[in-house]
Amino acid sequence: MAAAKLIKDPREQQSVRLWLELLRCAKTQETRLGARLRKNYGHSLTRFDALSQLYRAPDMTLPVTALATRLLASSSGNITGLIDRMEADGLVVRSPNPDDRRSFIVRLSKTGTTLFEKMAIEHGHWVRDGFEGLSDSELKNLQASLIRLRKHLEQED
Amino acid sequence: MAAAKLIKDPREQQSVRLWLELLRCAKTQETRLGARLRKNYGHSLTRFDALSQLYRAPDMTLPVTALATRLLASSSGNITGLIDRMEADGLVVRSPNPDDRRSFIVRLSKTGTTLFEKMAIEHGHWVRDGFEGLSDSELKNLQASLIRLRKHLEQED
DNA sequence: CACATATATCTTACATATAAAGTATTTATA
DNA sequence: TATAAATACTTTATATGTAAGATATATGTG
Repeated sequence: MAAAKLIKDPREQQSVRLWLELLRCAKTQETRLGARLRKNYGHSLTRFDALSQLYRAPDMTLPVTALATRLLASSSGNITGLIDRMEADGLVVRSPNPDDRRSFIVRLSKTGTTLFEKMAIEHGHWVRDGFEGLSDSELKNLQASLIRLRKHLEQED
Repeated sequence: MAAAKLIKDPREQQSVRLWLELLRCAKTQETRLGARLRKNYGHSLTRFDALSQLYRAPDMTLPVTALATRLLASSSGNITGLIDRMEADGLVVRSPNPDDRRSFIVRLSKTGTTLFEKMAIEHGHWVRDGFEGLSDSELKNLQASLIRLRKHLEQED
């Protein structure tokens, strides 16, 4: 037998249902985009996100910690390996920070830049297609709610 | 120098911004919930999701493949190890399926059930608190949009 | 300057995700 | 029935995520 409902408060039930829906949307979209990036370019969504953060940074460079923060990585442990592998593939270059000998600066290489520009255009189409079912105004409302949600979540900790 | 914008179409720009916002909300919430579950119970969000799927299933059992599908795992490869570790911790039991000798059935143990019931109540509070900034009607609108989005994403493949 | 503390990164260990291939069994079809 | 195809699960290899601890350097305070 399936068990009885554990949560009684309606607001809480509604919140959990909403969170599961949000998570499912995000996971489905991540899987979809990740599979296409991998198939068409041989790189993961994580790498695409890293390239994207570097591409929009001043001089296309970021210190390792800044990159980790922007990728929402809760520890920098995984970033080391990610940069290692991307560097081995020629996408980024790591160089010592002249202002702080503890620190390294990651820079997008020419190869990485060219690759990202190609990937980003196709990625944009895929994302747009994913939202096809929603009207312009619905997109705007959805985004406004999500911005408020994110701000609340970020200030919570 | 940071580079120029790669995407020209306004609808596409809006879609990408929305997707990044959605992803950031989901990741922030996942990190937050995962850290609390780990700290308070020593188990991952993935395990909690697995317990949750089993808890609501008939007889608290699911074939391995059904569990994988419900966890949105695109391959069943990771599920094998997940079940192995959960079984080693006494949370679930794996038994052969009498109707199909290829198949195994995963059942929530008594220990797993008791643990899940405790975790789920606290998890519910955490989720509710995360949405505190939004009104009841905003929750409903948000959920309605996400349901439509998910259905479109799921039929896309 | 001496010292405690904070910061940036790396290392290690382990859990989880994805893809691809392998094995056993079942189902469909000639 | 014989055989091909599909299915359920596992195995392997690799990438990524998280936590904890190690190392080197920087910063603040006396």
